[in-house]
Amino acid sequence: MKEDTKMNIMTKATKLFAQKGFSETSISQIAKKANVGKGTIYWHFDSKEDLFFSIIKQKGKAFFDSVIKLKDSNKEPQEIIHEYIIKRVEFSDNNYDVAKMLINNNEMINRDFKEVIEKKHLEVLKVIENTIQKGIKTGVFREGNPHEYALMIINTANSANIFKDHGLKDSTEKSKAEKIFEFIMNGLKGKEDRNAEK
Amino acid sequence: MKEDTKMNIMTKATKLFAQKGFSETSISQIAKKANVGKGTIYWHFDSKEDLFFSIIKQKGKAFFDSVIKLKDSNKEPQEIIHEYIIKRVEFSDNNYDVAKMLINNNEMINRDFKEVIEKKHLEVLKVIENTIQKGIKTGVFREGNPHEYALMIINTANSANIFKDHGLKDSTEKSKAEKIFEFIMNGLKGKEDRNAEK
Amino acid sequence: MKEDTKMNIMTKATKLFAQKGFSETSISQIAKKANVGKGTIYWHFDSKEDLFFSIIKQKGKAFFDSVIKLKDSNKEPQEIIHEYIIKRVEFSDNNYDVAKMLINNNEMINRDFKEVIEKKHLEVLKVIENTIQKGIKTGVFREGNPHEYALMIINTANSANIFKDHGLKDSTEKSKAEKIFEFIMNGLKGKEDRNAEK
Amino acid sequence: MKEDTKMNIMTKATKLFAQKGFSETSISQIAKKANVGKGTIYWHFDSKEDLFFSIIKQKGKAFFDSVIKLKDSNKEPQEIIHEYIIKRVEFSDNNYDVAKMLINNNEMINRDFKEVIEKKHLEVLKVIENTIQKGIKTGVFREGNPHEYALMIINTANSANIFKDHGLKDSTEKSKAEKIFEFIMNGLKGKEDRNAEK
DNA sequence: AATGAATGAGGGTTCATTCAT
DNA sequence: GATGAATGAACCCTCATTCAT
Repeated sequence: MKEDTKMNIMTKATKLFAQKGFSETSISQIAKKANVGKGTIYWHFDSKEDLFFSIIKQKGKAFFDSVIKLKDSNKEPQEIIHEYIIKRVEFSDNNYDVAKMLINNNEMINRDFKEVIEKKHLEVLKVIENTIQKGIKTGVFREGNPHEYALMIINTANSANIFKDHGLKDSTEKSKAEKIFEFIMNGLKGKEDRNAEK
Repeated sequence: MKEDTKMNIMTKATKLFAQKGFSETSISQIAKKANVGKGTIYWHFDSKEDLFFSIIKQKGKAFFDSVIKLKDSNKEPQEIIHEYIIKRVEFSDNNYDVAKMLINNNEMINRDFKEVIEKKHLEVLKVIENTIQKGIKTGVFREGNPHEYALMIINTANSANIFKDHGLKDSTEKSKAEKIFEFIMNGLKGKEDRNAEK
Repeated sequence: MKEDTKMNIMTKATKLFAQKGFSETSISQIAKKANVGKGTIYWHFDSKEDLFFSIIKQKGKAFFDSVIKLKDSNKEPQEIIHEYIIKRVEFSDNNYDVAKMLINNNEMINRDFKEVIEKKHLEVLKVIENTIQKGIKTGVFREGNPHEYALMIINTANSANIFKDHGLKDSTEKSKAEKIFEFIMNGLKGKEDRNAEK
Repeated sequence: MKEDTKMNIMTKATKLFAQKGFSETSISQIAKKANVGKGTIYWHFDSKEDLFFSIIKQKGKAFFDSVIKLKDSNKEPQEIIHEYIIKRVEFSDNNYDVAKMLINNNEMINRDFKEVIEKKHLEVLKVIENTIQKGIKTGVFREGNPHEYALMIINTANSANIFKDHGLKDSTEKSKAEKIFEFIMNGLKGKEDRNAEK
């Protein structure tokens, strides 16, 4: 089957790109790992960049779409943020390097591709932003600029990648996502201090 | 003057490494940007890697040391966290890509160098951790695992890099650091909700 | 045909290495002479060293093996020395520089390769040495240390390379090999003197 | 003293050229070994080649001149050949690589220099040739072509270089030169055989 | 569809040479 | 006389890409 070969190449390429980055991964290495000739890769993909982008598109689309779909749910704002965190952490767990690529705006990414990604990013941002706006209105979220909050949440959630490296083990009580969510919700400040604030 | 040439190379190299990453930046490009011959770079640095590491070491040391020095201050926990955020944001503002390099464990980084960086990271982590422990004791910080909190704060602060890209403009009222600090302290949850919690 | 390209490269490289030595011959020159791209050389050989060694191995093996095979012949000692000289002269005639490389211990030759060559050299030495020992026993060769004689014969024969440069033209009567053989056998001393010796 | 610096450079350069050859020895290495700046070498010598040739000229001249002087001696032919061998062996012992350079016609040697060397070579050849001619006339040397004999003797003596590598240790009785001389004089053939010849 | 030999632009690096000091 | 920072041509080698099979 045609798709088999293509998928095989993508799978193996993903592993290599994740391990060593785009530049340090060669077509030869991918070909060897995938047990195909170098020419075969060029039959399925226009270029090394095309292969790389195909992977990001494939893996990224699932994540982005699942997040964007949240806007159509009837869930409470807090629940939506919660689910976003879960999805974001899962994405980093399963596609560490793809996630990394999507966050950093590497120069090697060509313009056309960048636009596509940027659009998706903005859609996600909008979902979070709207959610926060709704939450502020209903009083479940603190007053403030929804756009700024959205960016901060996304950025905090983006740190899931690095989070992982620093070995925050999941205790039995709460998962990594749970901890991030709670931190985003409540911050560090103690109750004493909060009471004083009032 | 000798130092002038070396510094010039480092400055221009930093800009290029920041724009395109290590692999995608060539010695020729750096030489051209710095207006020196390719050989001149090799007079001042042993290799491309050496140049790269020299930059990270130079810029990174100042940041790390200034943060580690915080442990000797008599300031209140909240104030220390506050200063850390300020320093971290400044670091990202002034050395965007150096900061990025220090966060990501790129494969190409050699072992010896990695160890040095890791040690610095752990020192910083310890400073934050101890600060939080003290804060929890005095009730200014929420109960919880200081180590986990420290990691989350650092990771959140690490996101300052990405933060910047997404154009969170500094309004007149509060600087970027201020906003991150407040977010870390208070989280997103509204007061209504907090009262309910009690 | 694959072998054609590889052989072509080796042939042209041999000519260049012979003319200018290893260091002074560049891959670009070889590629140009062989009418192939630089990359093609690296498809067929791991490195410039590998190409160089491949040539020596290929050409050297034939010579060494043909000499070592002499030990299994039933020929008289004199005849074996005779044949060795012929083969040695032929080798220098046909592969002047390969022969030169095999004699000189160039510093750049790596250890593993040197060992292989050294072993072959010792095998040849042993063949000559045993032949001389037999000849001394039967009285056809002068008394003396067979090992030392063998070394001297080989070294004298090695001079076939330089011999050639100095233009000792082959007269009608005797070939170059014949003259070397006779010189090795009889030396320079006149008969008068020899009689006196007795 | 000026000469001191120049001589120091030449001495250290000789050692390095001998160890690693012309191409593999760099001006930097020589400068370091001689404890002078790279510029200093270029003050005393026009180029790397010039330094190399200066060394060969200096060391080679002494050898060539001492050999050529033999023609003015009143010694017997045998004695002259004997002294030539001694001088040749000494030259290889003391200036292994200089001797090697003088034998091989490396392409890197420029035309002008080659001519000078070639002339010296021919002068030496003439000395040996004339000596042999005289010896043949007086019957101490075998009949034959003096020119060819001269070349063979020189080439055999040239092998002193390689001779050395193969570790022909000097026994108490005879020095390396003595053995080469005897071999040149008498050859390998046994007395039995010689008697038969008569 | 698939292959892999061939290509050449470009990469990092070395080093003989120059020149201001 | 002496220095060493600076230079750039040339080196070895890699690798994305092509194309005949």
